[in-house]
Amino acid sequence: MDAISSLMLQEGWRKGPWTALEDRLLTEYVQQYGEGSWNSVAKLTGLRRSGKSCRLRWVNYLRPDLKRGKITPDEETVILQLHAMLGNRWSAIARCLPGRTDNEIKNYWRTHFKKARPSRRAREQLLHQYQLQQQEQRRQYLQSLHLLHQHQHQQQHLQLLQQQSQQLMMSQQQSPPEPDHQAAVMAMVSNDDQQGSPASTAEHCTLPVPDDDDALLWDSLWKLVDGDGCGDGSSGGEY
DNA sequence: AAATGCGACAACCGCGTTCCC
DNA sequence: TGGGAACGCGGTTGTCGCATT
Repeated sequence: MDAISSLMLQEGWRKGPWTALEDRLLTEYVQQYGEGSWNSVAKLTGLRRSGKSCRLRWVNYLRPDLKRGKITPDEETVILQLHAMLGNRWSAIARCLPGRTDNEIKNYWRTHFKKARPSRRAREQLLHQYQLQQQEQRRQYLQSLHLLHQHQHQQQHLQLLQQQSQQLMMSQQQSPPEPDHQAAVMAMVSNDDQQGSPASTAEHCTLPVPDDDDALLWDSLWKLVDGDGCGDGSSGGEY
């Protein structure tokens, strides 16, 4: 125990499991002042807990958006895939599983998978599975880009036709087509442009979406997998 | 029924990073 | 720009409940 911790205990700071009253005080504090400034919780609520402890309790247990209950098979698959890719970057993994905390995922991993380390073949399969997913994502993205270009091309063609008909009508002393329609179509295109981007559908997830340059990254990953199996497993430390 | 083992999860600790003065 | 405070992260430990012996 360090000097600060022992000093805090001497001054009556609590440690260990949280009581219902402490939870209520902390929840009320966050409702009133928002998240952050954890060190001021004790001053403002009378709670005898360190800011660090308060933050942890809120983030891992009291936050209203937390998902309760068991990890689902789908979530387990995501955890396995991301861990195969990212290693023990629990917070990064947690960001891709809304409602789950890094602590929860870390505990789950250690309980379920730490001892039974997946075989090298299994890990290769997981990586391969993820790679296929990314390829499919990229294919869909390129397809949507292609469709968008087609759409824009059609719009240009339409505009050209409209211009030509307009010129024709002007030459014939007639009124031009309604500009509202044209504006509406253009608005649709620009709207599609914003909504159609795959990147916008995964804002909460900070995983990199592979691009052409990611071949290098994957090369490195495969090398890691290959290199991993040559030793006795003692290099990892985690397992 | 008591002792023991073990899984699950909450909480703590140390350290690195970021922020602010 | 340097230093301290605050924050965030990953590793570790503690505790509880259930199953097994």
